[in-house]
Amino acid sequence: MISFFSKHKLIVLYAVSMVVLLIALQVLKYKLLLVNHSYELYILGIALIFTGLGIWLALKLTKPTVEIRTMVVEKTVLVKELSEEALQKIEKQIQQLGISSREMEVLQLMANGLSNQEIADRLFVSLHTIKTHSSNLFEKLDVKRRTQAVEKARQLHLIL
Amino acid sequence: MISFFSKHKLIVLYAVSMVVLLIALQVLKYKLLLVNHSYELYILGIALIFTGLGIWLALKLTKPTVEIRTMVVEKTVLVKELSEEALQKIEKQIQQLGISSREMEVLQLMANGLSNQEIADRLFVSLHTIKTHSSNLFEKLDVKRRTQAVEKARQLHLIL
DNA sequence: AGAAGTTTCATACTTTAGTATGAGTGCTTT
DNA sequence: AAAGCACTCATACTAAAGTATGAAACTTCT
Repeated sequence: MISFFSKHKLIVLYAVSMVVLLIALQVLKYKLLLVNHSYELYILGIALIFTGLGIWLALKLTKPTVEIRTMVVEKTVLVKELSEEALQKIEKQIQQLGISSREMEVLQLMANGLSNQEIADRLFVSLHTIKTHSSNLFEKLDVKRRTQAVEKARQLHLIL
Repeated sequence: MISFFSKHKLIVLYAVSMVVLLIALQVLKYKLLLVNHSYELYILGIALIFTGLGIWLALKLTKPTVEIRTMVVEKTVLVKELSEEALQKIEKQIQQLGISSREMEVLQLMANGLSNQEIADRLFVSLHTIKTHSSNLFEKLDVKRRTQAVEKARQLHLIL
């Protein structure tokens, strides 16, 4: 419906400009006719001008082709066996985020509901170390709290 | 040479057809001139023909304009479709654990990584209330921390 | 109407989590 | 050898989380 309107508009515009041009050329004709072989030039001029008009018209009238790009957002994909491909994707993502292996360990234990002290005990390091790791982890995951970190990691399929 | 031809094929074609048309019209001119007011019709004919040519030329030469529309498709891959039966089981389990609806709300928001203060703000209650709820919740789930609560709730399929 | 449970709010307190900053060790890359 | 990174530990702090206890307002069920 909208394209119909715009088409009409242009056609009217075209008709008007055509009339104007014809009149203008009609006037010019008498002067040019005095010159030798000017009639051919006159026709040529008309041809060129209306070719130009046609081109302009065509460019205006053509609808842009619509290319639809689909962006697929995967929601919850729980697969029993993780494919090699999927694992590589996860690896790549972890690397992109700059998360180290130790930080991943901490993240996993966090997701299991362990406290920092419990994580420290399990990994045989001090509580301070775990705090450092988790702080760095939060920054890399762009979160503020451990619960957020777990949630985000789950969304990114960093952990299952 | 070949590429030159293929590239400028249309222009050459156009030039040729223009010459042909001009000659043809030149011939026709003398016949039409006999008719009254035919000169104007002649000009009109030229105008229309070359407009058509222009349009054709433009359509052939221009690459179609591409409008890109991005469409977001949410692809939900369900592992198991939650049946009515399964939902009833979950309901039953929640009742057995004695978890109230408000506590479930808090649990869900906890799982989303919100802090107690954020939960309080979202539910329009005080921080104290949320602390009470979460404490009661921990006791019912037999856990000590919110991260454990989330993990356990996930295992029990109380949340997805 | 009274009992029971839910929801709400509060105080006071302890514990855990998280930040900022600095620094030492070991391993790898240049 | 020097630079960079991961891992470790530490101090000193602030911010949340969680506990214990009590209580008021409300709904629901008997």
